[in-house]
Amino acid sequence: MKLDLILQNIAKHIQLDEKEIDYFTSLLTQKTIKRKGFLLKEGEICGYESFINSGCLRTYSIDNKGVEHIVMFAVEDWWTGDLYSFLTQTPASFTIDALEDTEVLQISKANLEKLYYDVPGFERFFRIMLQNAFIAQQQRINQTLAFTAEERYLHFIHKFPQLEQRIPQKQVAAYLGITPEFLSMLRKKLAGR
Amino acid sequence: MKLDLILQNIAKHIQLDEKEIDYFTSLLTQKTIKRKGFLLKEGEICGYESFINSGCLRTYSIDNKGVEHIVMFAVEDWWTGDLYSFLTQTPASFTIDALEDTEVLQISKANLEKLYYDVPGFERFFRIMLQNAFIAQQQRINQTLAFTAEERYLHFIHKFPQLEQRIPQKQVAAYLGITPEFLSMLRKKLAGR
DNA sequence: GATGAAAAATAAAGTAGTTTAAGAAATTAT
DNA sequence: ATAATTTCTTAAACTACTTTATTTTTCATC
Repeated sequence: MKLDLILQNIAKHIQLDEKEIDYFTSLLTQKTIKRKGFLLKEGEICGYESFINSGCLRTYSIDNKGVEHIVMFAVEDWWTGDLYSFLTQTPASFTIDALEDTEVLQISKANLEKLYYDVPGFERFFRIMLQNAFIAQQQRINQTLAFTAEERYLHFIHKFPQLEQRIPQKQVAAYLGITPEFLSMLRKKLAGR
Repeated sequence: MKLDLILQNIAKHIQLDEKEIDYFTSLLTQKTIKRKGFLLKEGEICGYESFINSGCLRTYSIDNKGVEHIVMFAVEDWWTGDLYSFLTQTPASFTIDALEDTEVLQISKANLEKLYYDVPGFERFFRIMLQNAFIAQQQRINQTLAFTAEERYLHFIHKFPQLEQRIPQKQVAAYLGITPEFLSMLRKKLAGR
């Protein structure tokens, strides 16, 4: 099991002794998702929060016209899952699938609750993870309200320079909230400068 | 100091003894903001997270044309603040002001850190608060991506039925990401049904 | 209760982004 | 390598929403 990334990330925020690390590790299960494979489908109950070792996942909804809308990307060193479905054990409203072959470490709800109880430091760790996620989302909401599609695209490639090379452009469009056709047009316009 | 609301909210998630409640209380300061008064201005450093006892605050940005974009409303029983500015002690990118006379209880960064240290149960409380906030924001992001302005407006009045009566329509428009003129048009269209 | 200021309504003209459709390019599978 | 599928590009017609300007209504304050 490849634990380096997640343990490094944890070590940035809380201090654990070897026993606690081993205990945490014992609560995780590993999963591999092939490209285009699913981590979670809308309507299913989200059994796990997943930490990403490698690859790229996207969380999205599908509207009544069949169009996909990407709420978030998750890449190495980050976590994902339908948190509402996970916490309430109700059907998920988002689907999560893989844009690349992806390897995750998962923790179930029961095990996460045990972990909070047995190693309270993890309350702190997840509190900090959630703070970061909250801030990132708040900035994203502001982006969608205050900026044009062109500005949002420029901000995207600036903020996630590596990601644009790794995923199809239509996924970037689905994240920006525009059509692939319009993104193509924007790129053409921006290239001629 | 009116503590009912916040203490009730805390009691839903963690158990505190009287001593801990008193200690928590001792770390809070009360503040009253008149309607149109400011809790925080863009560029200032956010010194406090605020729990709302009564009233209504809005967190917004102002674009280069002077247009306001509302990232969130905060009403009774909720909290607000520019979390990024608060955590990093760097200039805020959002402004927070009052749409009604508002009463808040505030905690400073130093006191919150003390609180986490002295009463670890608060790690859990804030973790849960952040989970709820994260979920609400994720749903909001999905709304703005997947729905038209009309659908978003209908969802808004359904989800916050009381709020529409309390605040000017132009603030609802700034939250939905449309102009007040277009919201007015939508309302006229919807009324004639 | 009058007065001034802010908010809401209306309408016409304009634009950012969508839709549709068809072909070219790139990627994946055989 | 070739075929099949998916992705990207281009362009014209279209629409959801904006902009600008004017009028009416509501609200706060003296």
